[in-house]
Amino acid sequence: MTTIHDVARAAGVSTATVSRALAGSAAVAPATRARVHRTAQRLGYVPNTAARQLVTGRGQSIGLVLPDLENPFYAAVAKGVQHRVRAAGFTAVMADTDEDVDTERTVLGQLSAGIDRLILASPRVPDGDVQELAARARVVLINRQVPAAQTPVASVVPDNTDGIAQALRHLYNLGHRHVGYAGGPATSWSDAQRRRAYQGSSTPGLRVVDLGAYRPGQEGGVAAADEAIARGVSAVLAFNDQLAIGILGRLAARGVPVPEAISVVGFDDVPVARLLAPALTTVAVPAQRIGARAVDLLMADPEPGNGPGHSEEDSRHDGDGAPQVVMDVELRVRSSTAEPAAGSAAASRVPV
Amino acid sequence: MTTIHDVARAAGVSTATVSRALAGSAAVAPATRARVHRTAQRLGYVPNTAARQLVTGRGQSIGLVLPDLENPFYAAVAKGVQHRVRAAGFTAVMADTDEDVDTERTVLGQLSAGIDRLILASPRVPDGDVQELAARARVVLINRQVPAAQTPVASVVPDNTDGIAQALRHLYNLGHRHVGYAGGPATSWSDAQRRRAYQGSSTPGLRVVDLGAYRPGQEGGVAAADEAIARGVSAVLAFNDQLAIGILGRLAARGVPVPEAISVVGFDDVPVARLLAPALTTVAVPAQRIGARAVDLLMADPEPGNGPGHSEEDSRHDGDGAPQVVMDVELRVRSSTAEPAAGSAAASRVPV
DNA sequence: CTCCGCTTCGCAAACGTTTACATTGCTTGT
DNA sequence: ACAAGCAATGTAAACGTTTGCGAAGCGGAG
Repeated sequence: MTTIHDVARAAGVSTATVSRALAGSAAVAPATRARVHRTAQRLGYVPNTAARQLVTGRGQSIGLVLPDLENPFYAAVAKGVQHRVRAAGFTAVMADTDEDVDTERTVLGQLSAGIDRLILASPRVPDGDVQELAARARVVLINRQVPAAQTPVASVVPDNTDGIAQALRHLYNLGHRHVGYAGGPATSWSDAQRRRAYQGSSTPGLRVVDLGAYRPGQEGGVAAADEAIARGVSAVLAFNDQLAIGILGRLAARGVPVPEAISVVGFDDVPVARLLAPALTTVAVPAQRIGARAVDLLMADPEPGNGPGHSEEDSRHDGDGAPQVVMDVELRVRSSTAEPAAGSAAASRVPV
Repeated sequence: MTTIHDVARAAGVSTATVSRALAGSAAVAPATRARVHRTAQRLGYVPNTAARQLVTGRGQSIGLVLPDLENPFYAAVAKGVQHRVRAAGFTAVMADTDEDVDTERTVLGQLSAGIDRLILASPRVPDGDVQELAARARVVLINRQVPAAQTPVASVVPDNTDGIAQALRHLYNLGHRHVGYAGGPATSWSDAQRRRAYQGSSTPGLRVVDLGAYRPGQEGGVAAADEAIARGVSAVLAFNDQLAIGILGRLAARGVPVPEAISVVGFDDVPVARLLAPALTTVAVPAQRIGARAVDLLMADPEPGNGPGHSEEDSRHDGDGAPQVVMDVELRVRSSTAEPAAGSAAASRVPV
């Protein structure tokens, strides 16, 4: 491996000059800068990241912690993150926690040594842990916000409230009056916010019942579907698409026609959603863009007033200036929702 | 941050002793070793990876390069890799190349500086590049093998030949005599091997035609489906599930019933395959285990004769000893395949 | 001509580890 | 009892880079 010394010797300058010339920013004569660049190129010099990190303290990599890579939503987030990170000349180290709090805590411990920039997607650890972590490293949250403490934590989340509202309105307009919410893990911030969303926006005549908390995988869908049938709802709103897909599968297995007997709405709009039978009506969340945006926040210079100002998203700076980005979502109506059957028990049983 | 010096001072020993005690392997008195461990624990000492890497030369992270994280197959591979890597106390840096050769080459250049262990999933760069890379770093291939050169390259691949054979036999037994193969990218080693598989095993009376090469995403499926219809095949075997899913979608859109008019078989068995309508018949590939196995190969001490010997897989060591692991695959028969319609043109048109 | 200020560059320290080699003290064989 | 060897630990160099500080060169102002 050719080192900075080799380049220095070949270019007839000192290592300091090479370092500065390559960094570009420092004051070095244009002539020498060009010469250094040429020789570095010629010798195929590539700086040793370990040495650089050792002296500067900052590494060139960001950490991405997410609960489940096999969930297409997080895969998309990861992809978005990955692209933006590479564009910035950085490298992304990824950790899958399997939706497990302890694993997550362990992983955070391992990563926070050595890495000073982290993106946490749907972290399950308590607020305190996140804030403590944010004190030591730059942290951006995805799918979660934590109350501003000494060190406010930046975040980017989908507009859960609006997403639930859109889904509910759609269902209501179709004629549904008795809807079940199949929730995600109790420790999930997203789930809590979505619950609050349907509790808050009480449409007169619309009853939304809690179907329980389920693991946000396809397996969780079977119990949720059974519960929905038992409770006699005419439509079910699922915490995410994975759960909705599981529900669809279970419903089909039990011979319950969708959307004739029960309508199903998901959340996320993963790529397969539109290829299912029936195609899943769901709230589209721009997963890749969320990932990319999180990287922007992580890389942004904390000092200057405001960034270039992404127009589309609502980037509210609270107090000390940790941006809380909220991304727009959009309901994609497909064929898993329809008017409830005219004489359906579920539709008629509800009190006016 | 507490350094090794802090620990040394607190424990009343030198930094060398601390280093040795923590490494465990060296000869240090049991008493002092315990004392060092305790104080390190108490001070919350965690070694600086940059410093360690600088002196040892070896980093604690492995690189994973894959073509598309949004393809559930690779997501699963990534998950498997991730777990095993973390279990080994390492960290995984991930790079998504978007199925693009140039991006891949760039990424490899960036990663190979700084990282000396790489896992390449379905790499698209020519053999030469891979071999050159293998000379500088430890490399394990997934879904590809390269001819043994000066530096043989380890690999782990699914049993493509057997997978295609199983799928074809299934189709043949069902009564299909005219099958189309919807291929993946021409630069894909897997595709080439699968093509060779159906060309090699010529069953009398079974005709397999090439439907062309497609991008292995769901979009690619529409053209492939159209081609299949135009060619009048009674069944189509897709390069992978993504393509098969796209084909299913296009067939449904054009009103062609599956499996009544055309049977469809995929490859990979991604999680959604069994939840599609109709549920996809496909060749199951143990993606997570492939990832995990690749890590094992990467970490394995190259010196000793043989590892503990994973029983189930055929780990053939060729010549110089770069293991070429072939993982068993298994056809999952679901409802996207059936006997061809009795009087179907496709079934009868074929010459005996 | 002298002195000052600016540009451009080199010197050398520092970052936190690992590890070859030196050192110490103790056991053991004779 | 003494040398030799071994076990346990300390000393210090080295890894490749960044960066504060000082030195040199040079032009212009007084």
